[in-house]
Amino acid sequence: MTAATETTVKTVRFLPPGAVALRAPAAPVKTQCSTCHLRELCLPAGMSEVDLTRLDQLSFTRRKIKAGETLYREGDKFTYIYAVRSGTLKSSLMLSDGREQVSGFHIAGELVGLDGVAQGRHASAAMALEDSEVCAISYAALTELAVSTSGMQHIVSRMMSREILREHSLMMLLGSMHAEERLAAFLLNLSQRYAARGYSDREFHLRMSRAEIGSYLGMKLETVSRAFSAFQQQGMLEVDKRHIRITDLEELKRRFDVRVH
Amino acid sequence: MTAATETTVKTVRFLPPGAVALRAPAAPVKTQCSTCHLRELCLPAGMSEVDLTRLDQLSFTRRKIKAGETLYREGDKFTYIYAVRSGTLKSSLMLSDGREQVSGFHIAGELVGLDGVAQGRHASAAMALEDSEVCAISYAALTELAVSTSGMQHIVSRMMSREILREHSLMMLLGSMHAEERLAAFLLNLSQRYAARGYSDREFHLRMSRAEIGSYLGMKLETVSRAFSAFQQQGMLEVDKRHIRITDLEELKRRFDVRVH
DNA sequence: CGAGTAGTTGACATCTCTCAATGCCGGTGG
DNA sequence: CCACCGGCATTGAGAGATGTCAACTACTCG
Repeated sequence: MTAATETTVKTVRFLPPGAVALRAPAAPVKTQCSTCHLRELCLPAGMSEVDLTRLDQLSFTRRKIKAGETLYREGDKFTYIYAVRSGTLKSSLMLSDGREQVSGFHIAGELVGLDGVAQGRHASAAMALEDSEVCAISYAALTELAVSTSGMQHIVSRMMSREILREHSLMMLLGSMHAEERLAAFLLNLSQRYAARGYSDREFHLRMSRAEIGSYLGMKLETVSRAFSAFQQQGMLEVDKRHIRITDLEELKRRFDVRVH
Repeated sequence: MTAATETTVKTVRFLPPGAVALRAPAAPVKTQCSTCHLRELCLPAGMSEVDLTRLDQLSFTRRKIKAGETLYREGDKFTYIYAVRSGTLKSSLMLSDGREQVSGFHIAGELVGLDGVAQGRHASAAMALEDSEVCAISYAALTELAVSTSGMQHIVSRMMSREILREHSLMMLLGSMHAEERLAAFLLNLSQRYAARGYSDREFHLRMSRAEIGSYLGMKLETVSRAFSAFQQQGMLEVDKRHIRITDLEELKRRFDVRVH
């Protein structure tokens, strides 16, 4: 994880506009939740054994997406929600004048695409930041299963509510935090999610550019860069491009948490 | 609507800390969706006639809340979602150091409290900005009904997805818009919601203070005030404290929508 | 080796915040 | 009844934070 390389990212991500839109071909591999190593984190998190076996009635199509390819775009018909198996995705919203707001970064075990439920169309776009793999979960099949399986109807709503909570914290961040607090919050959040997956919480490789971080945090890339440098100077971080080592996690937490002003 | 008075608001809203926490007494009035004048906008929006009658199996407890009282606070056990019948609520999040982020203003026909589903506790607080009335909808009863009623299981998830969309636009706003754009977006959004309820889209009375608007939009109350003044000088608005008249709605839309930068 | 991209840093511009003063309004108490 | 007080809103001046623009480095790709 830590030493991951990003070999072909650049060339793939910045093809001419038309080319980028290509869908990844659906790889017809079928997958079940009960045997998945991500089951503790993903859709089935917190489900009973019984429900988990019921969930296996659905078998998910796996799909590989290369770095820079999109899973869906705003306005696309909503059919699937996606669970990230490996890699990193970003989802983003577009303003009519072209301004982009990154609304989330998603790693293994996280769900993407829930915003499509309301209107049957996706309101955001999802793109792979590195070569990635997802499970495509038919939303129709999922809700149908939820009807026949008491105790499971909560799954869908609970995961949506989690999404609401996630967005809450982003709103908090965007609405009432300063640049350095935002970056600290971002890093701590990542750190925690990596830790939950068995990776180091102090050392990781960012999959996104400074501009993407900035878009997510509501600030310009230069400000992101300066905040990284400031943390480094304050001895909390060692930064080498996208390689991050948190040398004083406690201080970072402290600074993020309180900050009365 | 337009000429509404706010007689006792102030004295009620700023009681000593302890007193504010009082719950509104539950008024044991029962209500059904099928006969509600808000059914086009509220929970049953888009439901079939058949499902609507099924929904009447649930009868909702109405509850009056006075201005300044809270419906729930962060950490409270999640039992109900609430549909606003009349009045205005705000929901807000708190940072550990006391900073508040208003996450939404809710008027008739809108739902409040969905963030509680994920963890069984409310992550935000909801407070009445004026004397208001809500329907308390048992979430357990609602999901139970959804199980037995095919075609209805979507209702809950769809309303949650709508909440996700709502938060998306707030994120967009907070993350990538300037102060005046934010205020314009806010006013246009309000205008549209009032219009959907049969009120004027050009003239209305704000129920919230400048500070609350500012907290919602991620800016200070002075900046809100200045933005109002700027719009007024530019001939788009007439502002008298909380009374707003949009004199050039088209210009306001134009300015908000494009703004290439 | 040249071109293009990502990241860092500096100088300066601009926007928003902070602090302070003022006016207005309604409620309260003398 | 009226003076006063507190909360809300507006406005100005100056401070501080972030954005903008530009230069430079490092790296990768062709």
